[in-house]
Amino acid sequence: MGLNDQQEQRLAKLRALREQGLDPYPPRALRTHSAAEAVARFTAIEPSLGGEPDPEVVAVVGRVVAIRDLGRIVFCHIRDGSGAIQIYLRRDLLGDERLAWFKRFIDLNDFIEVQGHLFRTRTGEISVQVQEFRLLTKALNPPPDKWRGLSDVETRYRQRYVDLLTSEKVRRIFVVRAQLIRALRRYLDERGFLEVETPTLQPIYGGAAARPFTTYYHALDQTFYLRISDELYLKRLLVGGYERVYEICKDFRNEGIDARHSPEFTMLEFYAAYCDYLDVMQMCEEMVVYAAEQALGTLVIPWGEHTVDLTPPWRRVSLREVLLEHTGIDFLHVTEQAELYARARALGADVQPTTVWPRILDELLKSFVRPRLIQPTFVYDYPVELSPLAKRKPDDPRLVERFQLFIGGLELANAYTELNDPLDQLARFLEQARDRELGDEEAMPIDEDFINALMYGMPPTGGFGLGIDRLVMLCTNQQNIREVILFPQLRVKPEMTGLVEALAPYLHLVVATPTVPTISGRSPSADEGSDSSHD
RNA sequence: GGGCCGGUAGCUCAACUGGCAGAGCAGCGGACUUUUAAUCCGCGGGUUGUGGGUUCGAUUCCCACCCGGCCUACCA
Repeated sequence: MGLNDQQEQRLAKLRALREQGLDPYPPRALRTHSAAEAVARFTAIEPSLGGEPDPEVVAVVGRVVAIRDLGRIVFCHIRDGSGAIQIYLRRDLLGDERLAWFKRFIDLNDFIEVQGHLFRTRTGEISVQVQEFRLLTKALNPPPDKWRGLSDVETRYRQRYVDLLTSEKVRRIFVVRAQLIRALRRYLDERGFLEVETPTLQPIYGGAAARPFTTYYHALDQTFYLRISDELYLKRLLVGGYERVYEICKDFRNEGIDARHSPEFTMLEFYAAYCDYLDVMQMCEEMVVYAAEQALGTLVIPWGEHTVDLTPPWRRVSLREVLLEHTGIDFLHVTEQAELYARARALGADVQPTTVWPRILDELLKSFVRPRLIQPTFVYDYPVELSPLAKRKPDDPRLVERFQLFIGGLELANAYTELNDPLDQLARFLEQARDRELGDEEAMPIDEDFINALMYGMPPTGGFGLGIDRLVMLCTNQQNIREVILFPQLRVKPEMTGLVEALAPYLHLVVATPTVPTISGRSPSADEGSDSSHD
């Protein structure tokens, strides 16, 4: 590939800087105000200034994102984590040489530090009148298109750093994501939940139906699996005596990638002793409402062509009713596989004669019901065959106490009154094992140790799982899950970029020419301490 | 896995029926003392995803492959 002309230009500038005895990557910066703080400061004191500039000198830093060179004056925008601010350089303040140097050596994407007085320009923009400036970091790559930014999806995902540095909208997605997670944690922490960490590498996978990623654990000389769920470990903790636990973690399912599925995704699960699924339903509603309020400041969310309103109370409907409503099928009365198959087929569902009864039902739910559940909807009471870890309803053993939450056509959460009867649990596992032998790769393997744990007694418990990525999708109006994952996986490109070879001739430039001896009175040991106990 | 679409300058995109590979931004040089996508003049920049084939001639047509997107399948 080699270097393009712009990279060559910038490397030539880098060389010139070295020859001038300047460090293009100095270790420290001087900053008295962030961009936003500088603007806020000037706004606050402006009425007392009588049109004069701020008499104090401020120091701001940031990436150069725009340069407008008007000859004897130059306007730039620099951006830091708080936002952007305009800087204003004029020859009669800086001198001929300094301004020329700026124009010659400062490029878009470079980081700089400027000192000067805040003022308001004739066109009304609060700006820094630069008296001193300094290069903080030389950028060797130019930014993408000034207006349209980076639009190639593949590049956006492969080089997310470029996507982020280009797009405020993309940066905001991950801020909202963090705010949502923070709020979920706060909600649970404030209600007595203990945050725990359970194994990512598991000798037996369980807690969900999915194909796992497999790895080899050399120290133990055994095959291990990346967790598809943390459910069975969290329940063991309830056996152990904790009443309320939660974990936010990555789960891994070795399955297809599409707009709503990422093989590596983030899940929140919580378990609360002495609660049932109706208690959990209430908490789920409160928690999601709280998170949205904290992250977005509103409960009314644009979602594609729809508007989702999270204002409680949310609709609650049994699976039987909602299937009846959208397909006309009453699954409590269509109990024969052949009949259900015929009915589903008549509706146009993509099912095979061999598709088992519960999977047909699931297909009906996915194809005919879920896409229509735009406003928050709890669907509850599922057939036992679909839910091997949930407790049966006392008055109808064909059903389990389970609900799913649908918003915006997304399956967002799944919860049960947890099965704590070790014998029933074993019976469910055995059923799964039978399906497994019949070729259902996703059916759960038997986890004997989990049965053993239940034999010690797990209190009546409500459990809950929430797809964090999907909640972020909803709250940021993103229709593809990869838009809310910072570094989504893509197939590695086999071709070499040749960057290593292309940059080799420039490696001598890393030898800095010392100019000013270090006069810092601070010693590294005093500065950095030895608080890191890692290793 | 299947179907459809795409990959051209650093970025965003053109290139008709096969006929000199172009524009805007960015870059480089010049002019300009209040700009906001600044403006104006000039200049450079290409392995057209990769490899084959057809042809006097291929970004364009054909084949294979690579990468990606959408749909579909798979996925409680």
